[in-house]
Amino acid sequence: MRDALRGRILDGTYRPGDKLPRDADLATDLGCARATVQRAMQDLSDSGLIDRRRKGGTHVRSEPVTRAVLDIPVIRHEIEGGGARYGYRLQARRVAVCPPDVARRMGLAAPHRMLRVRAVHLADDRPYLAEDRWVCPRTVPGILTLDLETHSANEWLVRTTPYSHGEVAFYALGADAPLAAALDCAPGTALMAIERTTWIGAAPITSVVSVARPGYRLGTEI
Amino acid sequence: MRDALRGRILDGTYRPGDKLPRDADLATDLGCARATVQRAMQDLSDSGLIDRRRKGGTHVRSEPVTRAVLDIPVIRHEIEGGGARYGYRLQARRVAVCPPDVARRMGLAAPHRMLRVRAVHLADDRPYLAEDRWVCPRTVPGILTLDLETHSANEWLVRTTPYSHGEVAFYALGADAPLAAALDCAPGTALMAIERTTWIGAAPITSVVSVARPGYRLGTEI
DNA sequence: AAGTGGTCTAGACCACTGA
DNA sequence: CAGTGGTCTAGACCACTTG
Repeated sequence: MRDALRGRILDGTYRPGDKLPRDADLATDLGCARATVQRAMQDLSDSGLIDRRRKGGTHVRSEPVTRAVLDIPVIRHEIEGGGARYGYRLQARRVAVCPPDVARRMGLAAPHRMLRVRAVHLADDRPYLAEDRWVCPRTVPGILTLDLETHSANEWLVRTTPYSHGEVAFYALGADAPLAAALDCAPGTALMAIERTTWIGAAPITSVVSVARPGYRLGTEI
Repeated sequence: MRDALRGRILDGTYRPGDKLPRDADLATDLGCARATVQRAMQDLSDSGLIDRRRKGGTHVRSEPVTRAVLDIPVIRHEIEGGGARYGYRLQARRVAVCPPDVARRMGLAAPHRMLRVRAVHLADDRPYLAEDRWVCPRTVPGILTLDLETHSANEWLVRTTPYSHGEVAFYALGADAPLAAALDCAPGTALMAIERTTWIGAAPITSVVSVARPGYRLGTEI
């Protein structure tokens, strides 16, 4: 039923920009309940094919987008899932005032004392991902007493600190000297960076830039 | 109601790995209808927080993932949405047998004659994105007679050729000489590449590698 | 084979928002 | 303020999958 509706849009019955009948009418046409149409429409809306607005009605998107859902697993699981042995090396841990760009990412008006953690995740003893993380101890006091030699901040946070929302960005980055050393590659090598910042309510939790080893790909089906 | 349920999982009532009561019981507990629980659970499942299996029940994911939904707009809209003037330059168009890696991406057993199109998209006359595209004329014959000087293959395809599924991948890439020339940057500059392949049913439509200008970021909220 | 989630119906009310 | 989508209920049946 839902698939029938989806087909009706994809097969060209309705064209980009077209307005669709209201749910109730579509339900009558198709001989099904309104809730069914509603659910089908919700799906299509989630996939980015249509736009729905109360009172405005439902329209086929005239500017279609490719919507990709990316799963970014906990790094240990990604490495072990690839059949490699996971390792972790703490490189630096210190409390410091964060630079302005980190404060901006976190939505703070002014720089702030935070815990900075730099670490490298290893797959079969070879560098896989270098992370440079700032954690806000005002939001997550427990991080200050955690033994970061043995516990990855990454995993401790996901296990203990739920977040309400966050931002993710992907970009390419040329390896500078410290990154090249951490990832065991030539300076200037093109690397993929994932930047993530999370909050619980209005309180920032952490902001991290993770840089993957050369050749890393992030992929999914659409 | 849905939010109440979501809260119940996020607030630590249920822990990673825990099994949740069946929908019907939760509905009784919360004093709501089973359909409501079902919808809430569906949401949580979509966000990657829980795993649901018929007969197996519902579990809080023990290996949480960060699930990011990325919208990749049609490039012209992205450029115009940024307030810049859109431009397009065709660089090459020829029919040729595709290399083995392109055939592999498309799921073809053997290389195949296809149309190759290389083009650059411009924002305010400056290079924004370079695309190297292979189109399968067996699936999309119309592409052979299209005037690619004036029409971007990108837009023509999204307007005329629906796809049933596809694959997308992101990775970093150092600029080789032709790319550096196309994007007006130094050779070796780290660039972000988006590789996309689409099919209609079992028939491959197109496979494209798009490389964005230096500094390009792809971001979203989670 | 039984237990669980997935989908559907028919009906109601609510919430947002565009004319 | 009226029209549309969003959410909810109470009940039914189906489909998958695991023990």
